[in-house]
Amino acid sequence: MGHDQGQRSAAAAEFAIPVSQSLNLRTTLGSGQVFRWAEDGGWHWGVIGTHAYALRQEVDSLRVRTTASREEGAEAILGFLRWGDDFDVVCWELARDDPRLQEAIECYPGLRLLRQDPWECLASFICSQVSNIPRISRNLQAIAQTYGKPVSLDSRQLWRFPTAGAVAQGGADGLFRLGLGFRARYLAEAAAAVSEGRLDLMALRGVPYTEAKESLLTLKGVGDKVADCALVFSLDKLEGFPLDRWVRRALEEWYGVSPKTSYANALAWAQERWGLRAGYVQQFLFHHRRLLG
DNA sequence: GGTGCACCTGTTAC
DNA sequence: AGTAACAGGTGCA
Repeated sequence: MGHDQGQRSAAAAEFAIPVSQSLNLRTTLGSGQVFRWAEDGGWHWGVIGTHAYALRQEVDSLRVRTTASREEGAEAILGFLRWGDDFDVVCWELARDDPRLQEAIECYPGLRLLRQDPWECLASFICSQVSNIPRISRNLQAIAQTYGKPVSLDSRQLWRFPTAGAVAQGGADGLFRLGLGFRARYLAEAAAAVSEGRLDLMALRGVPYTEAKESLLTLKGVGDKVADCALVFSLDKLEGFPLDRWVRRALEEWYGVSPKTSYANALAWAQERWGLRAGYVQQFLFHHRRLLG
């Protein structure tokens, strides 16, 4: 690790991981959980932690090229894809008594939740508010190229997401110049809180949902929805239920939930119904409803 | 606790 | 072409 500054093109490790449960990499990486992965020539390019990865889905395996060692790379990918979740059982249970959900699940087999780096995930969803996926991707890439470090894989240059400290140093002005608009001061504030240790994101993985959410909500610019995204997509709180326009529409149209139901009540309703699988349900509802237009 | 509005700035819809 | 509504929300009166 330490000596690799990512400036030069290190020899890539290549290996395959056998795939024995449902996985659709394209759907998963394109489902709006992450914003900096790109597909090119059948390979998905991205950064996990400090290393670059190219992933290609084959019939019964996942082919991997990475700047990491084989061991470190395999562990990072299996963590990222939540390989420990028995995804097929989750889907079977969800679809069993729910025709709507059964339909959504059948439309997108292999759509998995990811387990992201908490800081990049929080930053991503702070950027996401009242925005759209192309712009979010542009903003995050600009942040990575301005404050992050490059890492090369197979003569392709990718960018690590910068530390909270690096983002904090650039400040709100720096982020505003990158086109974040009113989100700039929110992200700068979050970066400061994280880099100064006022908010210990990693520690939130070991804390109950409600308590972890309270911590996130102390940040200006982080409300219920952004907090739930960080909780589900990076902090192992699968009972979270990010409620955005699309999911709200799905709840209204498919479950008769009144449009004026408060966030708190809709969340309680979803958690009552789906419990620790609420996060997975949200992802299927979001993806399905969004693609319907 | 709820309601209504402003907020940066690309896209998209007429 | 020009203009307005809208976009993975949130803070504040």
